[in-house]
Amino acid sequence: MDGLTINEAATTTGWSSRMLRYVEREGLIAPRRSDSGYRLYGPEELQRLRTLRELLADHEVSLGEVGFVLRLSRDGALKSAVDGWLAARPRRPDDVEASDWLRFEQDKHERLLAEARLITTTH
Amino acid sequence: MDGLTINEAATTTGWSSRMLRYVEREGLIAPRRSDSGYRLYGPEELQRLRTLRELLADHEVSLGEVGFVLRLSRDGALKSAVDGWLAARPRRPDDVEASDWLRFEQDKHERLLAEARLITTTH
DNA sequence: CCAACCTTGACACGATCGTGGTAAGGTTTG
DNA sequence: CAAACCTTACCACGATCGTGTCAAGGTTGG
Repeated sequence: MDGLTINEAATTTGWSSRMLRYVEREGLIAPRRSDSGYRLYGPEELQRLRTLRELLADHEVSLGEVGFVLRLSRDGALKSAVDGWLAARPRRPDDVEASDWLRFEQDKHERLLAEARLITTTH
Repeated sequence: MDGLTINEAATTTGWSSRMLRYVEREGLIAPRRSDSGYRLYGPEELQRLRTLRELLADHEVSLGEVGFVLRLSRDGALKSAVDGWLAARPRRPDDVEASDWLRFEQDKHERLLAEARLITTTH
């Protein structure tokens, strides 16, 4: 058996074995398995576990948040959706490609806005 | 007063006023304030609130996760740290683009199937 | 002036997260 | 074969998330 078993990996990386399984379920580090299903951590996984630990300690970041960025990097549609939403951040409409759509939406909602006033105004 | 107050904005966007304050504390949408401190939502904020709602509904994404990506986009050091960690990931699949992801999933399924056989075959 | 808004702050409560532990059972190895 | 590992699955428990509601007080507008 080449590769460390889970408790060995835990002691050399500073994680608990419980957390190594959690990290795996979070999609972050999945070591290969032996024929009988034992997790086998190679040098690469061990290194990544250490740097992951550093990452979480240095910045105020959670496992789940790193997992989410990983998910983004795999799901291109999701990434575009989120990035797209962020890209439309409040700024002045000098932006060429977005501006047409934005103007259209603004016009549309100017009317809705007026309607909303009528509806929500209680008198 | 130009712009909708919080309850008007709530009824036109589908959020509750409570959640609009929460969204604001999450750093996602901060409307400007009137002289007396009232939140005033303009067409742009209203539109963003609607698309945000869509984003959360369409994909399985939480407010906090979108907030984290926003935080990444503002904290370059954090973004490089996270991206850097992800970039060093073990490349089972030929990296990066979406079509490869499918292949990766198929490989993964095969692996899990093999494991399942090992586990459930009792001998 | 008063009703109907708005503000912040707090309490509440189920759901999920992060983490540990334990149980039931298979594997490895001295 | 027995000790010491490993596996998955479950219970637990404080912390945080998502959301509502209520209280105390300021603002607005007829």
